[in-house]
Amino acid sequence: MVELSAYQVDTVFHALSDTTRRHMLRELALGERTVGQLAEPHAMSLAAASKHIKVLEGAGLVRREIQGRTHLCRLDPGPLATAHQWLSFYERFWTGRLDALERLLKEDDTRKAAAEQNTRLPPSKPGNDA
Amino acid sequence: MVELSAYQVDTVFHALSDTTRRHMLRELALGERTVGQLAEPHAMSLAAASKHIKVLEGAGLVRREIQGRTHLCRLDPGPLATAHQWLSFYERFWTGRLDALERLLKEDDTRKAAAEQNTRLPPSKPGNDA
DNA sequence: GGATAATTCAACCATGTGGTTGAATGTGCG
DNA sequence: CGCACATTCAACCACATGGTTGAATTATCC
Repeated sequence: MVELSAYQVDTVFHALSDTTRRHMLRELALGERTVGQLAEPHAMSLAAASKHIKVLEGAGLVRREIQGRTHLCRLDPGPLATAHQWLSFYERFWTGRLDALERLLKEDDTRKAAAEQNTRLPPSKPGNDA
Repeated sequence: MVELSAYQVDTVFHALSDTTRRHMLRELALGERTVGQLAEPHAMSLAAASKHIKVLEGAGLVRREIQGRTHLCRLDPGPLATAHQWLSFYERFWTGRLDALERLLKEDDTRKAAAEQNTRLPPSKPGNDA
């Protein structure tokens, strides 16, 4: 639940935007894996898989422990929690739950203001991006 | 909560991996906006902003309604819900909640199998990727 | 020490991304 | 009609991405 910068959110979502990397994460959810083990199921060179792992590492999603000549990887769920939390902001939209205040803000204030005078809205109300 | 293909998950997470686009989403959470309104706060050309909006549209996050010469955009939270749900699979990791069965599976089965015989684990147990 | 195993590094390539600019498209307005 | 507005299109550019291959690095085993 650590607060992440916009840049860090970029890297996390980018890391998640690739099937191979998501697959590796699910693998790591089952337990620690070496680079070779993570690479094996994917039809690509070890070097390519290694790069993917580095992307995950760069996003803070994977921690690596070097043990002799093998590198043990394990999942770090922290950034996933942050991403999850980030998405939660929009939960009320898909659940349709808007309380009275929000409905007022949205339909009365915002919509009319935007329509009538092309107003720029109050600078970035909720969760300042990141 | 619609089930998305792996490719669609790719596009949703990719759409979310850019600060400009996340900013636009938050703007759209406040209400409908035209392309020009979405573009305005960002230091880039209209054409560039238009491309960003098209990425969001391609990910299914934005629906566009053409009204005369202006294009009205509104948020479609469906894919966000799916992404949120996707991340929920990992919730137990950051909450630390592992029930007995899972702990058994993880520490006994998986870890030993991997260590002893470099086994490939049961083919992709949870949520088949997408 | 020397072979082999696990992984990375470096160079390279094709393609995608995010931005630019200038012209095109289509709509509204006097 | 003719101009101005909202938006896209097309061509272009710099740089990132995802992949390759072959050599380098480091550790283990005999």
